[in-house]
Amino acid sequence: MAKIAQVIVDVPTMQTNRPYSYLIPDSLTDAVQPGMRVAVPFGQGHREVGGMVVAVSDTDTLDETFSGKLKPLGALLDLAPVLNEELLSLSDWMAQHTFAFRISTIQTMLPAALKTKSHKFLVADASIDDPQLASLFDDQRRLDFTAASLTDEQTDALAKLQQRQIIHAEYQVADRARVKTATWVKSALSPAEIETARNDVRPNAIKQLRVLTRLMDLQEARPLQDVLADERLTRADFTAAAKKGWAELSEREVYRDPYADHQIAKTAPLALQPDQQSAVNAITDAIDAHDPKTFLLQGVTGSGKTEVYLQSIAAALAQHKTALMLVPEIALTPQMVNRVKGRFGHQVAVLHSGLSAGEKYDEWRRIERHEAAVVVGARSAAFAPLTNIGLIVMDEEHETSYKQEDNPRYHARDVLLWRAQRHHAPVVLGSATPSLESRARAERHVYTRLALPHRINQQPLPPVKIIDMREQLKAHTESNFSSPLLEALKVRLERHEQSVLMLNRRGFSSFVMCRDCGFVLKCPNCDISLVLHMDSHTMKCHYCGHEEPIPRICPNCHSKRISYYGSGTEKVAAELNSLLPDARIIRMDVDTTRRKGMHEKLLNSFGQHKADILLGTQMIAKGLDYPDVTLVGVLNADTALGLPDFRSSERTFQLLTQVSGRAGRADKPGEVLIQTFNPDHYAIQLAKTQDYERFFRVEMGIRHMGNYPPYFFTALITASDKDEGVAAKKMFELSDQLKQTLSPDTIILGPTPRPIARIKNRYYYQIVLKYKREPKLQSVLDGILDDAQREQRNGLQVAIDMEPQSFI
DNA sequence: AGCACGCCGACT
DNA sequence: GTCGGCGTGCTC
Repeated sequence: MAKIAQVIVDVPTMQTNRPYSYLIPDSLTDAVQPGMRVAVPFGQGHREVGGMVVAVSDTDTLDETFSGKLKPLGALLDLAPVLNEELLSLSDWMAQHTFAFRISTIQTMLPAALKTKSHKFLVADASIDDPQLASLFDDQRRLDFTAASLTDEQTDALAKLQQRQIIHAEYQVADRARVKTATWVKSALSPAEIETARNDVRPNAIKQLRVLTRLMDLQEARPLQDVLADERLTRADFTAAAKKGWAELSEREVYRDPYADHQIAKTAPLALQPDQQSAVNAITDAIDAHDPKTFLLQGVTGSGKTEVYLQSIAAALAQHKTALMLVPEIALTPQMVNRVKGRFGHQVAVLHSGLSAGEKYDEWRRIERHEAAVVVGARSAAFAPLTNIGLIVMDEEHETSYKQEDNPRYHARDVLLWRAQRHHAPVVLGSATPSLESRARAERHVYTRLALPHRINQQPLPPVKIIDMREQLKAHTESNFSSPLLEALKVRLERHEQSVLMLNRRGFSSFVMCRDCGFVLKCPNCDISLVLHMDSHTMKCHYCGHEEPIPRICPNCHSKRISYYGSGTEKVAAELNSLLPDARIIRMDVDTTRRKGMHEKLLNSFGQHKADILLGTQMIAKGLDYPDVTLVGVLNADTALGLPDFRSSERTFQLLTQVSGRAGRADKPGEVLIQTFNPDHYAIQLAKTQDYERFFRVEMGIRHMGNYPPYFFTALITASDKDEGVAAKKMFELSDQLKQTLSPDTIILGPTPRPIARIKNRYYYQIVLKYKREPKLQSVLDGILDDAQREQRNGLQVAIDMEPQSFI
């Protein structure tokens, strides 16, 4: 009986979002397993696409309604499964809960190098008359149709050639996975034979003699690179030796190690404080008991959360289990990585976006082959192919970057909780400022709360001063620096201490405004202000990439008094330079850290006290501990407060608390200055006293009044179209439909145009659902997406985001 | 997505 | 009469 493979094809649409059955050819009967990538014929013509085998059965039991003739599988792209059974079923669960296509969830689990690309080639069977067209084909008479950018005329002419059967189409499915190899060399001669060979070569053949001498030590194979490093020999000498039969050269697989040139000092476990010890004990007990419970480790900055993670991970390893630790991308600094690698050495694999596709692929393979038992990584590391997981850690669990912004819109925390159940492993969610959702669950004993209320060095938290910028504005010009902050900076300069300044935005200025008529330069495609970029001397749209020159004259009233409003790091750095000409400043933002390794380089030079002031955006708020930093300044605490988002207070509180923890960690006392236009706002007042618990109570009250999370679940439905009316009309239809089908307790907000209503010439409308219990929601929303698929041809797009992190 | 089929307008 | 426009439906 022929076997049948169930395949999810790489065609991300609603209609093809299900397994298709394929015959497994006899030659592959034993080879094909679930979790392997394949190439399959799909559709008319000889089109071939990539796919993932999700099941193998003896007969086609899964789809009995299909009466047509099954096609056989094309090529098998893997020799072993790249997704195990756990991850396959996780991909299914994720697809359902995030309303994403199954193939999209599968692809996000795989390293980019394993993502298949299907290429269409045109092959000439006869000679082509038109020399212009003929020149498109290479000497193999092939043309990569997918990669070539052809004009409409060329495409049309090629279609005609295909009709006349002068050319035909072929398809090829491939990935970018390349295994890196290194050449190894081994002597093919015994020492005695080498002696003989030495006597046979001409005495003045110095190179050959050297090679023979070297081969003496190469009875065991060694990397050629190492051999060449300490000799005046070249690769060519050894290739020649191999030709003579003296040496054997072989290619061996190597891993690209992004940390190869880092010296990492081995570190030993630190002594624990009593509260740390009881946290480790509780977690270790859960590991031993295979209890998949969730801990909320709530510890103030400097309370030693990381040490709790590390010793708990050690406990999992001692049970011969593996451990997974997620860290926000911006906190995944070399300091952090070194600390983990220093403790667990080569057993650690690191996954983050700074790695090249090849490096990621290699780290991924080390995990998959059980060569790494500890995985540290950012969001997507939640899918690390670890087996036998004993402990899962999520540091800074409140970070919004754990939720992916585009499809599949998953939250890494949900993925981790799912995997924990599967592995019967505990989860530790750690934060100084937990998300309200998690803290509320701890309140209801869904999570077990572990508190670390004391700083390790028994040091008090640095005093925080709030500076009312409204006062400054009355007295001064539009400076970004209040006199207390400027004064404090001068004092640090005199004392040769360091300061960290945080600015809540990027770019030079948020927008350009005319001081006479109030005209603001906006993007012609999107509804938002253009941002000034001094590096390119242009105005840029951060949404669609539109660029135009900086205006000198107001396009509206022709006034020359058009200038820059708001502050970006570049402008602040310039101002700082003129205020404190002697200060050495390092600017850190998206622009200065774009290049690989720059982040690390800038932080290193600040750590070596090569600068007095570190000026940066949010990215400096995390994980940097420098003993000489005694002043932390926040230039504009309230940029987020003005946003129409119910989480804006929470964000502001978290950010200010985080950044305040950066001051005065060692023997020198620190100080924090926060500049704000809303000095009385509770988020700012409570950040001043670092009173998370109080903030939690106040904020919970506000959430309760507004029927927001954690009291309600939320879902965001968005429709967009080139025509504003079409998008609006669709949303009113949906709103009616939802009112009829959902329970009366569910709150339906909208439809409203999105706060940024137009992006890339498309108009956006949204509906926000707030619900407590809505068993029909899954099927209702599935139905909505299903219906929308038909209209998608005309450009209307409908998207669903469960528990969105932002409503803007 | 991509490909073919099919049903209407403007041409040799 | 046919060529070709793009709306519609299907892909194991």
